[in-house]
Amino acid sequence: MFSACPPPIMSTWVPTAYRTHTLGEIQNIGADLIGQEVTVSGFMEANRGKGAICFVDLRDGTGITQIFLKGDNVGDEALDMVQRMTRESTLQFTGTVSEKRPPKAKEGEPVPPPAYEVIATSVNLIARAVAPLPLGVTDTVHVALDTRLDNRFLDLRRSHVNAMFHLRGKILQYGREALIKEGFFETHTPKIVATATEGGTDLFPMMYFDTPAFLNQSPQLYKQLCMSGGLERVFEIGPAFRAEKHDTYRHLNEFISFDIECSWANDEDVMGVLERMIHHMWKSVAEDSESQKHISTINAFRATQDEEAIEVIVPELPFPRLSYCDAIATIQRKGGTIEWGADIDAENSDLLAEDLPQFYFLPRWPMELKPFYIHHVEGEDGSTGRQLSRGFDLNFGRDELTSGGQREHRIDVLIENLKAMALDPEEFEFYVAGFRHGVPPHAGWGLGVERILMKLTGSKNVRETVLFPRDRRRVSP
RNA sequence: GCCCGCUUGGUGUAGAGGUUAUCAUGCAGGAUUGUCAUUCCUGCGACCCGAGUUCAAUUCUCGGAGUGGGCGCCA
Repeated sequence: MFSACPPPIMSTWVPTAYRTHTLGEIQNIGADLIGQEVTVSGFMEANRGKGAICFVDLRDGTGITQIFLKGDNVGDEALDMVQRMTRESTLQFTGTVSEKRPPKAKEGEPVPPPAYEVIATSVNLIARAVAPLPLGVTDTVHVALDTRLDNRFLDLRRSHVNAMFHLRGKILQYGREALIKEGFFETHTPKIVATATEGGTDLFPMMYFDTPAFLNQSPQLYKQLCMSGGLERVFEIGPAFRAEKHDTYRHLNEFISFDIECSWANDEDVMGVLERMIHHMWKSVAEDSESQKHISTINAFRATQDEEAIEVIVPELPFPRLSYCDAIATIQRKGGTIEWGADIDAENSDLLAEDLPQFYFLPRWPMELKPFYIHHVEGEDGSTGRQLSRGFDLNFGRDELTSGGQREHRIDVLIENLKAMALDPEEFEFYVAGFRHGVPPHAGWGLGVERILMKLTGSKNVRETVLFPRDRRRVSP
């Protein structure tokens, strides 16, 4: 059986109708609770003992505590009920906190730190779990991702999965902290829209009353209108929808996009915002004891699967920058096949990742590979005479995490760009209108939350980092 | 959209044209135990669906469904 304790509790848990203390508290401050009556609730991870006594490993969101039951204390009927109870059943116990008897120490082995248990005086069955479980919460046998996602509610009870989602919350928290500190504030743009963001066909159509509409693929155009509105520094963490029929470890049809838009700034300015934010995320995970405990929990599980431990390497600032032109030259030098003007495919990304296994920027893409709203690089047309842009990507090894850039704020150039990319400015009137009265020069980016989390937690598939992923085949649960 | 794989107890797997279908985990019962990765004993539980080839198909062929991976595209 595999089990790992949740991290130490830093926050204050107020007693509720169903418990006076959390199980984490009993482990953390057990010495102060000895002799005190407590009521605790949780899932029964395991029970031992078929005779006159019984031990229950009870788990809640904060920790695991052993409950000790004796027929003399709880009555034979209750003892029998607990002994016959199925794994993962929901139970409530009232009893007295006591120091656990230490395990028989083997010769030469260090004595473990004191631990605490609850000597039960009464038991309340809240829900019996149906057996067998569709997947074992504490089993070390491998479980296929599809089985896990079909039974996600149980999969989430597994300690390393639980830890992953806590880290997801932490990463978003650290991201918000970093941006707020730099004067950004959180906002929201509509997810139901009338026009394609970038003119593509990869949108989910829907009916908005009697009008055809779409689920938005990106907050891009709306966050730019925020700049026109003088909001200057905004960020948004929200869903984006793409109807592309891809089926890879790094794509979802609904994902969370972490976006910023910043006025009076160019591409290099917002690359700075991005690398400082990521640095803060990684540094915080490395320094926060709760986050570290989550990483340890994940690593403890990985050890049972013969997988290498994940390590949070705080990246140095500034991140490496490899311009598009230099990237092409590097790929060609390494024997890859690519022409200037082509997108960098997965195989060629692997070549770049040989030297840049962690975070690195890829700035200055050819204009023709970037969307209409990206700004040209003035007076610079690249080594081949073709127009460079102020668009950039942020990669982690082979994978793209972010794309961003300085935006085109001049309405005449914007309209030219739309036409050059075979888009009708009329259809983008709601957007173009925002430029008629002047827009500050501005820049921004969009970061894939699932992708960065995949890199932090060593997940092999973005689906692992989403509670209920939406992919080509899965729309339920 | 293209290419390649896979489908065996609840879960994860091994395997072969005729086997008592392997192992782990789990589940049930029992013995022991203030246990703590308990240990020991006994038992339970499976070949995706359809058609074909064959004396015989879970195994081979075809089709379907489901699923995993790679690519394109992207975050």
